[in-house]
Amino acid sequence: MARPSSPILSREKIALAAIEMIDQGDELKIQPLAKKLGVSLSSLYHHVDGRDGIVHAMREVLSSRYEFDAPTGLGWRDTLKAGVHALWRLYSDHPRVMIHLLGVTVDEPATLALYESLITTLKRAGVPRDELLTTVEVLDAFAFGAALDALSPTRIFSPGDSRSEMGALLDEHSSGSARNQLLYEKGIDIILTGIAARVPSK
Amino acid sequence: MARPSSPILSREKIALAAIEMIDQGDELKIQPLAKKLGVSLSSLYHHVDGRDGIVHAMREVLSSRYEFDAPTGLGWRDTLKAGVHALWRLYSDHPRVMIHLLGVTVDEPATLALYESLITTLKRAGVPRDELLTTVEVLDAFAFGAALDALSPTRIFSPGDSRSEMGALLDEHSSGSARNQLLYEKGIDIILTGIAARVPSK
DNA sequence: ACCTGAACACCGTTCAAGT
DNA sequence: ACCTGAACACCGTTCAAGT
Repeated sequence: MARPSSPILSREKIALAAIEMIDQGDELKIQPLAKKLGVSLSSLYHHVDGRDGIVHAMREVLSSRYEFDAPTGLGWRDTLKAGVHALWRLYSDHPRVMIHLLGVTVDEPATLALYESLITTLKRAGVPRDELLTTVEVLDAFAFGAALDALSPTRIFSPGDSRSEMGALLDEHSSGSARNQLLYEKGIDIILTGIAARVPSK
Repeated sequence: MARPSSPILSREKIALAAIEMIDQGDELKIQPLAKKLGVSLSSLYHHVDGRDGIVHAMREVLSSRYEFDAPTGLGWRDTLKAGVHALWRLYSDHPRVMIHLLGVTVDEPATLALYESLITTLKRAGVPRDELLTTVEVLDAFAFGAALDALSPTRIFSPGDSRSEMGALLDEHSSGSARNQLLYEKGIDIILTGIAARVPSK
């Protein structure tokens, strides 16, 4: 087979396969990626511009899959919570992919719309104009850090020493994705409470 | 030269050179690392167990260089702030290195002592026992996320469109490391306020 | 336009040789 | 114990050939 009647590959197919690979914990390698897609190595280069091209394709695919519809009729707290939750889903569904996207500039309309929505809601909450962007960055940094936390096997680790204070606490502590989910929920509650407390209450 | 009278290399020297390389934005590659150290490729393998060994050596070096002495005589808020700041310095001085350390389990005494100190302070603040660890994880996740934020060229980016709300805000926004520092300070204030507000006041 | 196989340059790791 | 050069396997990218 040389040129097939209809294309086997596409940017999106390549990106999705790459995302799947990385989510599994494998490195992003071209040879296994081609094998996974059932084509030869060099075929990929007709659709994406090498390794970097694949990274960009992953960004495009993900930002289109995580579009956000801001809910209406809710208070600012619940609206903000929904917005940050949309970011959190994107990050925590694909923490390993996010690492590859760290250097890539965000200019997808869908993602920008989400940030705009967060800003609008913070304005509604009464956050001063010159603190709006920084506050969004705080929310984003927390969601991102919380998502990456899931990659640490056990972030805090003391081997079986349950006589120490921390050892005892660890014994009672949740683990795995339950632990990670709890951390996110708790953090968002703390941050929203913090934002509310620093704003003139209505 | 075969065996020199005193060793040229050591785990620490290799780790420090690797950290410097990664901080500069380069990939961790063995060939340039050997060149930087003035030795041949294969010499490295007498001191560290390949690439993974270098990663572990970097962890060891960094956790010993960022020891934390808890201040005394301060209120819980300032004490907590100092502890998280120690974490933040470690993360934000070497954000790129941190990415490599994500999979590596933390068991260095210095780092564990820092976490213990945070727990003690939160207890003093009145945080319930079953929320202590999760709250530490929240602080850690934020510090980590804020540090990685520095790697994004411009996290939120809309090209020159200063008629839009976000465009106008961006024009007035700080940038570079000033922006990143501001985000950390703001986030810590919000989170500390949030923790204080959720605890029975004295 | 789109796929293939072969060729090329590069990088991590191992190993026998040397002191 | 500690450094070296050579050998080996692997991976990303390019390119001429095929439809």
